[in-house]
Amino acid sequence: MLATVIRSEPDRFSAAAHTYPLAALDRIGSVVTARSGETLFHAGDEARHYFKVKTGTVRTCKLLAGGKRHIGAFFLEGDYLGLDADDTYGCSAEAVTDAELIKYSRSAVGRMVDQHPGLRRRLIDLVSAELSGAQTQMMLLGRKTAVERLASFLLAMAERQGGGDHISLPMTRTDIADHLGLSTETVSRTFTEIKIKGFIRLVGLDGVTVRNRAALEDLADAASA
Amino acid sequence: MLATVIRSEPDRFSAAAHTYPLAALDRIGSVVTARSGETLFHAGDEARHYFKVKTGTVRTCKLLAGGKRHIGAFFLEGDYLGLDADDTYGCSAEAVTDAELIKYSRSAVGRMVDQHPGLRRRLIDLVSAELSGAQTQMMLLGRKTAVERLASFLLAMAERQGGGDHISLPMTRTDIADHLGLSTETVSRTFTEIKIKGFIRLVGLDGVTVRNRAALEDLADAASA
DNA sequence: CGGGGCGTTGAAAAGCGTCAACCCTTGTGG
DNA sequence: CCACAAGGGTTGACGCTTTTCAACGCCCCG
Repeated sequence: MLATVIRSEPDRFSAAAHTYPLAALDRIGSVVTARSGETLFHAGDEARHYFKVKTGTVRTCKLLAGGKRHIGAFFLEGDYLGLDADDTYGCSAEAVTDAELIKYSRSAVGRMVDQHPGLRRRLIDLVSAELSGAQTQMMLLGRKTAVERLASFLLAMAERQGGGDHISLPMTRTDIADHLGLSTETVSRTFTEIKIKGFIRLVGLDGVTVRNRAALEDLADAASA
Repeated sequence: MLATVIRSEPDRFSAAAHTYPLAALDRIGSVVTARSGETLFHAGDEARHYFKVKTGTVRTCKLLAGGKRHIGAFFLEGDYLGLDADDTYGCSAEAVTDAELIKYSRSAVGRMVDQHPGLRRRLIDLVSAELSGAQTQMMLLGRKTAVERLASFLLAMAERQGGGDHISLPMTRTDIADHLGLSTETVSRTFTEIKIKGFIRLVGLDGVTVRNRAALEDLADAASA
């Protein structure tokens, strides 16, 4: 729902004749690996590649003069990144965990897309979907309270991880804070608050179990007013 | 800089051989008009068209359950909208002023793009640029203070209106507030604050003159910390 | 002349950030 | 095997920015 959810094959079912499987791109891709914390590319670097996450988690971030950081999105298995960028990347990309990615040369993708109109559509859909996610995230950042933000985030992560009740959160509280426009302390307090209400259970360091999805959805959709 | 600035011809100079003028699309477009406040399309409507603003100003907005509103972007002359949207529009679009737009059928654009690879690149650039703007706006919403937000907004508007010192603001304070994630009162107070510092002058209801651009840029880039 | 929308200003309240202390886990080296 | 340090997470107290509620002024238009 929230945030830049770009799956590798967003529509197993709508793959009509006019489309062309994105997986076909893999032929022109090569695998790269990154250790946790490593930078894949910096904001401002010349944008020569697209990437797809094969395993692990990646974040894109921007820095402000005052040292403040914002994480635009987290990229999980199957998500594409580097789609923004005219000629240079707009955000840095860093591995949240050890990760494997598939790297595609932009020029090769361009040539391939020219040959396969269906692929063009898929690529545009991919960017459009990411834009749509960015708009949802803007709404979250501009108008939601801390509880609403965290509830939205958890539901989105649950959705992206298959829709089950168990959520894995490979990123730190600080990462979550920088993604939701909050401080780590507020993120932590808000986790506790939702936990005390009985809506979630914290499992170890990076696990969350949803115990009352409906209640969480109410929180996410802004009960204020 | 900030926010979804999509010009009709973003690169008069880089129009190399591999590109194809976006203006060529106008052949397949038809003109529509909208009165101030009128809705062009609703969030969730089936997305059948792209639009380009010919005259006037348009806003895209999303609503939250609590009645809270967020304006994703303002579209000025030459800007394209409707680029997000898989099959349905993600945001509603409303005329801020009386406006004329050019409406392009998405399917016709698709066919035309298939015939002209250069046009494909331009279209992808357009969406990528909007995505890049959205990321800048997320940074603003997540991490900037009221003064930083308004200064960033004014500078971006100045840039989009030719880079001169006079800015026209056709939208209301409430619109600006909903775009910057603030209340109208805070927007108003912040205008006053910047005005008292001598960085801008308010001209009538919808005009602003920049009197000290460097100072405004310092404010925008987060002097905090 | 009156009403309504928009903008500004003030005072009080709330939400969140900041500073600080503390806990827990992990990994390292004696 | 244990001690210790470092990083991440939680919690508390306090303060600041922004919101909220309210009143008022302005301008346009009926």
